[in-house]
Amino acid sequence: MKVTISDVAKLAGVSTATVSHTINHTRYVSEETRDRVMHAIAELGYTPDASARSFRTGKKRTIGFIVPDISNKFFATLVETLEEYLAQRDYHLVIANTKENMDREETNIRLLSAGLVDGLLVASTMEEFDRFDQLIPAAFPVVLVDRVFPVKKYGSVSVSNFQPIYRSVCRLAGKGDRRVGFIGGPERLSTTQERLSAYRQAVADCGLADEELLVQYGDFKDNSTLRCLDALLQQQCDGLIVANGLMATEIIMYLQQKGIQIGNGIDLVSFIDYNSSFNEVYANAMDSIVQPVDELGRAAGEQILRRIEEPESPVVEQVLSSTYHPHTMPISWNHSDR
Amino acid sequence: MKVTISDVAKLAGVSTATVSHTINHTRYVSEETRDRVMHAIAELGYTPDASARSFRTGKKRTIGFIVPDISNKFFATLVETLEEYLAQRDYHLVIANTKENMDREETNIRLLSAGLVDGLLVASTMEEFDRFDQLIPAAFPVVLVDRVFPVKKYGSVSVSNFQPIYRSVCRLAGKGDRRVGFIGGPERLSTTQERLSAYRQAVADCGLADEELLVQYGDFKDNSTLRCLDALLQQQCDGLIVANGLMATEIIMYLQQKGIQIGNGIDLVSFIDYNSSFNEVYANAMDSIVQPVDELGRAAGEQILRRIEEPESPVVEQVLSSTYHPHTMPISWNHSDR
DNA sequence: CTGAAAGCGCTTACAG
DNA sequence: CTGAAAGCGCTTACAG
Repeated sequence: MKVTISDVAKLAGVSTATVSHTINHTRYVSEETRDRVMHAIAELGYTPDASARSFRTGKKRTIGFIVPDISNKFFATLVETLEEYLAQRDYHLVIANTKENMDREETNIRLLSAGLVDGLLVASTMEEFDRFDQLIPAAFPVVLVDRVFPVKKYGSVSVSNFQPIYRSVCRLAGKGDRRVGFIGGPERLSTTQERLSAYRQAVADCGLADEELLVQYGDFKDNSTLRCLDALLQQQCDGLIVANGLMATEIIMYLQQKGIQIGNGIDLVSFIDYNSSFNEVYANAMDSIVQPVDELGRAAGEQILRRIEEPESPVVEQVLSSTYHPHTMPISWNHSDR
Repeated sequence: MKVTISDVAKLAGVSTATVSHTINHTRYVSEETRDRVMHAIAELGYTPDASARSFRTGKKRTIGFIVPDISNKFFATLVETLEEYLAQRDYHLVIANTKENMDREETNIRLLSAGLVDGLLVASTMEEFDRFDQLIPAAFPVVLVDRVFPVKKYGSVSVSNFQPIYRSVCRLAGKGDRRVGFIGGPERLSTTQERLSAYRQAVADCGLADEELLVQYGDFKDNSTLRCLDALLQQQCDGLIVANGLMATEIIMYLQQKGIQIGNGIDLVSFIDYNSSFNEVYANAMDSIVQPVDELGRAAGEQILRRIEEPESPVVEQVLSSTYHPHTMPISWNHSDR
């Protein structure tokens, strides 16, 4: 049957304490004893039981990540960098997909925080802080990722897109556009809110058309992206801010399909998911905003491990910045920039 | 401190056995006793410790998934459907990303099978079966996903693309193409092999140009996709089979960039990732092959749970089929199909 | 330099 | 209808 530490101890003629210590290098063991133990381990093909170990120590070396949509490239990449960061430090990653559904988020937070993971990373789809807050057991390590709450109780790592969006709108204005439309994700998300407020401020500052119908929210479902686009085209937009990487691909395809030329028929500023081939191909036709997903993943990993290993360390609210890539400009207005 | 089952038992004035049984509905408990227990639980805010429970029962209710590349839409979607299937059955999903690296796969299989999960789903990047086989502890539940080995020791769920590819090549031939190029993923993968053999067989049967240079392998790194495409364009291909969803987007973008029109300058047959907007937009210009990712995820979940819950059940090798979507044809050759 | 033994928080025969 | 108690496989003070 299963080989346990006692079997090893017996075969090596030592105590289980000694076996444990030689495996974990946790106290001095004479060379001779160590050899005997190692041989016994090899002979029996012993592997310490991770389950027993984590039960005993209370440490699972596992982090949970509550994601709104794994198949969204942004989150998929986040999962990837996070997994890499954690694996290097001998931590595992459990993921739970909420599909932007609050009830699923609730269930998952409950399940994972009940002794399954040492800490939780959450990109919450919740609207009210209180509902979220109630789910978290006292002193349980939690770090918010990408999406934050107004109340700053938990540590967080997020991305600010204010400056890039503000600037991109100004540039469209400088180029002569008067009606700039905005397409964002679900209105309730902090990310959407911040992006929208940057847009609004720039629109006001630059004296652009400021109409309710120039702002459209997608919900990632059905063909909401196409609906948003059509609504804005009907508004005779000459510029478009696509404030969401998931929708970017679709918008570009639809524009193409409709025979509207990017950078000519309409000016486009769009979030672009890291590593996307769009990046290179459309670099000359549109402005892009790229979020630092890799840094986001690393920072999130770093913060959650710190909360776990040093519970008393201060709660930090970390904000990274996206980078703005104006497209390669025609010589004629090369000067207007910077 | 932590509230345990004993605290609840004490407060309710019953034994821990009774508390355990009322929680798990595992033997009859009188209504009165049950009430007392439930109240005690509520009063103390007790949550059973998942770690202790799984240690005791030996069941973790967790499945591990070894993925070659999470940020690849195909696998991301697979993870998504899998997570959903498992969550419905109260199982969790741990993922490990190997980045197509055999050493990372080895490490991850070792770690996860050492008591962290009840079973393992693997989309292996390994070439030799033996190396893989050695890593799996005796009788440990394993199901291969998407990629299989010639030796049929483990259960598997994979997708056959033979028929769709064969047929698509024939249709290109029927349309008059003579030089059809093939772009696939890494040569060592079983999926690439199968796709290639369908291509080769069709090329031979239809009497198309059969040249080594018409077959190109990408490795998902650097700009290998562009290199493949350029190599094939240099071969004067009039048709192109892109046998990998990841490369499809790039190929389309590059062709567009080069000003080569799909369906006119070159005929394209391409794998398309499920849910991609390409699907709709290019439906009229190219043939597409869509893999049943959702079914794949469900079938994988089903099989691994069966292996865990009924270890003696027969090892099955499940093969799903992709669907072939010929593009909407010009009337002129509406007859040649079927 | 090493061992005997308690104990982490549950579940589950066994007994009544 | 319920309880007393063993035990899952480790780690870790405590003791020598």
